[in-house]
Amino acid sequence: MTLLRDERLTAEELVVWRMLQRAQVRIARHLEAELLVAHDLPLASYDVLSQLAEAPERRLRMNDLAGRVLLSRSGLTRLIDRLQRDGLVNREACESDARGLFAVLTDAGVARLAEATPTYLRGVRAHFLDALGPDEIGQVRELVARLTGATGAP
Amino acid sequence: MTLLRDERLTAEELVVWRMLQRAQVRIARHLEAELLVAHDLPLASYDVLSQLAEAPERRLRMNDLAGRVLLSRSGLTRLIDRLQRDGLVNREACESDARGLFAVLTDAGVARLAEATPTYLRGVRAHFLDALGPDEIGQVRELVARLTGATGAP
DNA sequence: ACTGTTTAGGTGTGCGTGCAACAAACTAAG
DNA sequence: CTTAGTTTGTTGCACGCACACCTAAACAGT
Repeated sequence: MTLLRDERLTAEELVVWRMLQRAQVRIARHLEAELLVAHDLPLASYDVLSQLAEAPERRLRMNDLAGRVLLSRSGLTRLIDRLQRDGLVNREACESDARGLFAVLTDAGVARLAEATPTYLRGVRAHFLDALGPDEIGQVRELVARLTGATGAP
Repeated sequence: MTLLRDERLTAEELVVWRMLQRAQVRIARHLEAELLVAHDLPLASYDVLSQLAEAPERRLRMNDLAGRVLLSRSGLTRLIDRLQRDGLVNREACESDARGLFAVLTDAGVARLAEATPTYLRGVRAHFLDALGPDEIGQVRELVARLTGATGAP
């Protein structure tokens, strides 16, 4: 009977997981669509730009950056290629390690990020946060902290 | 000063959103990897199979199915192509509407789903639920219900 | 120094997806 | 019945990603 209870519990939890997954995908799509029409900037690019903006000296090693934006190294290579082509990011060599490269946010990149950020924040607020009470945000963050701690790095 | 508080709140909320996003992506990847190595079944395929299994008569119109698995119609067309090639799903015409097609789960599809489901459930449990207390699951579900209600269909 | 191992980043290739355009079938108005 | 408009599913195309492999540089032990 504990077996039965466990299975019923699993079915219940399963629904939660699926809902969360669907909600996440939907929100991300709304966000990407809005960023795309308003600033011609994919969500992944926005992520990279904002990660760089928060980093010291606006620069990050390719590998570190790939980890932060949850992208494969090869995927990041191409993404940085595009951003560099658009003048938003530059590659700069690392002095202490000749095989290292920094992705550096350019002034144009800063400007573009600043331009897109209101859209991004408005989107997050509209699609995600306005559905939550302020206290629930704390709960979610705590919850997610456990998630990230429990899963570890892939 | 209210302005200041709002901005700080936004920064706080932003962190939550990002963490949730990252956690979601990571968990989905773990799940997909496990399904792939154990049953050679991508996560999207598993989603389709389980949606069909839950549907009456194990069949769903392409359009409906596309909506449920959060895929574009064209994307679903190709995915069903693959599943049909593997014998897990069949296409059947709709009598009342000659331009409609049903995706129908085959017996092999049922078997494959049954085979993969333990892996899936174990994965969800390991990566998602074990990090949560049982009461938090209720909170999350309630929360996600608001999210899906607030965003509506894309 | 010298050879084997590890790490950083980039390239070739294949896969899966969405968008736009399309053909077929339903629907509605005349 | 005819014609215009809508809906359903598929196809051409391009894009973005990951995997496997490759080169160059750093590091380790002898």
